[in-house]
Amino acid sequence: MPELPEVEIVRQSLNKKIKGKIIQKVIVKNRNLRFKVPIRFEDFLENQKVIKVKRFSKYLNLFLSNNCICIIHLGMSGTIHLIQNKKKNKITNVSFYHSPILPSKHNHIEIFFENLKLVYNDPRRFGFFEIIENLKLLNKRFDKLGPEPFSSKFNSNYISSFLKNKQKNIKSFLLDQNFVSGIGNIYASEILYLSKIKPFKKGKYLTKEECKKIEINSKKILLDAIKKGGSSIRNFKNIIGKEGNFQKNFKVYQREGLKCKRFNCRGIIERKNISNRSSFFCNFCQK
DNA sequence: AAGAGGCCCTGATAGC
DNA sequence: TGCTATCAGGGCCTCT
Repeated sequence: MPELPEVEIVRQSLNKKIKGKIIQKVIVKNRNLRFKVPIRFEDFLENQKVIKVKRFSKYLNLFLSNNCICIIHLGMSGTIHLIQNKKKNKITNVSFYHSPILPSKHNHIEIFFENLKLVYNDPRRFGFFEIIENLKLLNKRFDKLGPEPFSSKFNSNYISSFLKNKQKNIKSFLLDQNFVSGIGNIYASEILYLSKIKPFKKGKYLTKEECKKIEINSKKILLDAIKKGGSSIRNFKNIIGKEGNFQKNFKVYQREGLKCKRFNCRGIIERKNISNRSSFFCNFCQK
């Protein structure tokens, strides 16, 4: 499902809804995710207060009152649903909760708050939950990841020195979380389009100016996507069921065969596989 | 070390 | 209708 902007939308609404609340009960219905849901996962969460919901890259971090951090990664198809309990003071019975949008076949985890239930659903099981026992270990957990696009560390000097002498194409680098973390397959194509760079151009051939464009446009596109509520393809909704709008701003993604949107460009959008992922680009204005 | 490719899963859709 | 093939917002692992 999500790249950084969609995860940020989920974070914002989660933080609004569950910050300060006590986790009353946790039910793991299916431990099989990308990694097995940890043993005693429930014990780490139950009776703890959610201090804050943060995010690094595509990882949600639930900070708990016992100093543990619960990491949630949504993989390709993970979704989080919040279901309000309409009736008050009756929260013991699971079946009491109901929502028409709630899938059930692939529900993996349920977390109960007072009058509120959080459900994690994930058909493809590429997502995962992790428990980190303190802040120091959390930093260690992420220390191999590259900077987020918003970080001042992600600047044109960093980009050009990283790409120096590299044979691999730029599209793959944008997806390489050790280079920059948070960009995924949609926004990589959009960033390269905006920067007028062909996705299969080798890292070592990018000019300093092109590196600068990647710096600027990565920040720009991701911020813009967050402002518009993320991209809603294949039914992405935020946790209260509202769709994002950024998919209307796609310039190349899923636009194979259509005309380039750039003013006066006569190019056609093409799709090519790069490292087994679809890449969309204008065959005329991206060099 | 860097890069290519496979793999983990289920579901939706297209084509025959 | 029922099959098969292809594709999907990710990331980890292995091999060369």
